[in-house]
Amino acid sequence: MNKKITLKQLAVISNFSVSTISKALSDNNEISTETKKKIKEIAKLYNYKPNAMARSLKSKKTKTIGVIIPNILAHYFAKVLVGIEHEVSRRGYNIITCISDESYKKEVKSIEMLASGSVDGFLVSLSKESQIKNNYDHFTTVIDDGLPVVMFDRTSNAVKCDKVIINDFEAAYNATNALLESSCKKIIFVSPIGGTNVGIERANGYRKAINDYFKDTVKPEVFNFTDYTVFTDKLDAYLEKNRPDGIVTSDELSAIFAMNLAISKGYKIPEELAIIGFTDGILSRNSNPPLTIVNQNETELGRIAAATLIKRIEGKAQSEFITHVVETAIIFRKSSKKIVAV
Amino acid sequence: MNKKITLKQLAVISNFSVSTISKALSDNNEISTETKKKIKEIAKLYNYKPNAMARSLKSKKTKTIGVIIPNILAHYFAKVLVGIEHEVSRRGYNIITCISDESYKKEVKSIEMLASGSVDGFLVSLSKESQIKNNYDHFTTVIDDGLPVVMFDRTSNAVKCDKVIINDFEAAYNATNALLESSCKKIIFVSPIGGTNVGIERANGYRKAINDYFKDTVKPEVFNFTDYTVFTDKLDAYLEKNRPDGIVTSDELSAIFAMNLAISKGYKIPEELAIIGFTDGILSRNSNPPLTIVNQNETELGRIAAATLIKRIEGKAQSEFITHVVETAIIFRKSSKKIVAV
DNA sequence: CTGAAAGCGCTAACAA
DNA sequence: TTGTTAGCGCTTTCAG
Repeated sequence: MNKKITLKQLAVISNFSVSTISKALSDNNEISTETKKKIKEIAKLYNYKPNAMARSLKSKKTKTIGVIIPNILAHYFAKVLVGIEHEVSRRGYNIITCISDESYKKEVKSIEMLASGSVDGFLVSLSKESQIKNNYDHFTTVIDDGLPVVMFDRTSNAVKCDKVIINDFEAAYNATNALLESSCKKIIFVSPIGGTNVGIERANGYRKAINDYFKDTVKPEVFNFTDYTVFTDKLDAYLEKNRPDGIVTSDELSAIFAMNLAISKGYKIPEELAIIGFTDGILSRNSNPPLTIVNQNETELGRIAAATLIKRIEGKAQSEFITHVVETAIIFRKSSKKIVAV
Repeated sequence: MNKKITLKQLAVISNFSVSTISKALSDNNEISTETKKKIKEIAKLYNYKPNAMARSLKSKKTKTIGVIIPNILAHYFAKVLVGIEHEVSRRGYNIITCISDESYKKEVKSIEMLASGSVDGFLVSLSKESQIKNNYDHFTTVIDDGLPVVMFDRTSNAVKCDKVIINDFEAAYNATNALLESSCKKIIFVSPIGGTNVGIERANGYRKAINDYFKDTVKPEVFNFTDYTVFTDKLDAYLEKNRPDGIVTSDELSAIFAMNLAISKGYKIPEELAIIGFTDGILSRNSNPPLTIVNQNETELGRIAAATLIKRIEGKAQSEFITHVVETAIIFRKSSKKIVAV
């Protein structure tokens, strides 16, 4: 056990003072080239690494970022995390990751835990529960304390901060339209995230598309759910009684669920039932048939969110908060039909 | 911007000394109940939160753990991470997550970055490149520095530390056997992690099962690959020329790939080709047909790894290193046939 | 060009 | 029971 060496010990060894060594190692030009060289050699020899905590205490910068996401098992968040991690580590930062599990309480606990000097700022996507409770005091508190927050995906207007999102309304509108243009006549919307701003916006985009297309003669049908078993039963019953020919979902997994259920009930995909979901994940690329989806550029979004936060942390951001809207695009695969030229 | 309040400021406000306040807040019984109450009230009023960095500097404990994983997009690691996160946050710790992207260099960089006082220990699953290079000096260095390491899944005998693994050999042996017992006669093994100890062990388990069953009259066939496009071509050609009736894979994704490819080539699953993979992830449960897999209890494994590390950090572990072997079990689904009673 | 000393916010041994 | 003081490891004035 080769305990870490400190500046002080290096001082004894080298016969220089602590401050000289500190300066030498940070290439301060108060120090002669000669001495610098000597000191650097000794430092290398003893494998000196400045203690991160001491440095943080002094500088009030931790070079670490708190990331709070609802659920790492959803491929969407995993991909965003990859983008965040890349950008952050490129810039010499680290991330402390907390999973809120969609719980308000865990979210608050994580924030509080990290807000007392552990991180320089936060990257967060709101938990479902927080959005339903509509309580974001924990965020305004840390922002007041001087810790910047950047929200992505699930955001709230109640919190004044930078945001990185997609245009959920438009994306869902376009997704629905894609099915309409491939001559679907009876399209339903399915969502496990009804309580979130994202879910609400996407549902509205779907509604608008239906209303625009059918001039309000057809009623949009939105299925919100939280429990997959309940959802399966409900959708099963629906498919039994009705013959929808299109499903738009607000995420990836429920699209796969819906598709598998429909297949098991004998629906031909996409001829009798076309499906489009959100997130270009591992599921949609490998389902059978592969799923048509709205690509949200998750990794890019993560990267932008991280860059935005770091800019803010380092004081290089403009004073007004910005909302960055990431482009989306539909990736057509076999779960939907060709679009019919009008 | 309501800058954080410090003990010193609290001292001025309350007319107590810094140390009295510190003791009072930590319920030290040197302090009278009366004073404690007063101080706690003031602290609450001003929303005092002790600075984590200062505390760490003093105590030499950061209450954070460095987690280094090869790839968060593999469902396996995401599930392990969930287990780690749960256990760790239950115990008042945080995790700094680094993704090595299977790169030796990134792994080394992450370790070095965190080893200088940022974390109390490491939880790691080795990158493919490190295993191929067979270079683990970065780990022995930090261990020598007094930072405990717990390795999970991808481990190495060259590093003396606690480990949490499954019995890869046995699990693959059993998986192969399951296909044999369902009367498969020509089983191949497919693996994208050939370079890792895990991949090697699993391949060996497969080989042993084949050799045992056929008394060495049938040659095991192992397909290692790194690139999915190359793999697809290779497997495609193979399926064209040969008629395997069983595939064992060392992971989840390649099983899905293989299955989809086989289906597209007209194979009936499982009648003509049975498939079994590793990891009970989102893919295998939602594929069509659902995939028979070896459940590795990923989340439990993560939990155990975290608990083991924390025990070691807090000095509550026995001096010898332990290797915890997590149970596995085959979950039978539609990609494999019923086992025929002998 | 080099070093002494203060101080980041906290804890804890020692004094009072 | 409370306060004084030293010190964790580092950076950074300010003196020399």
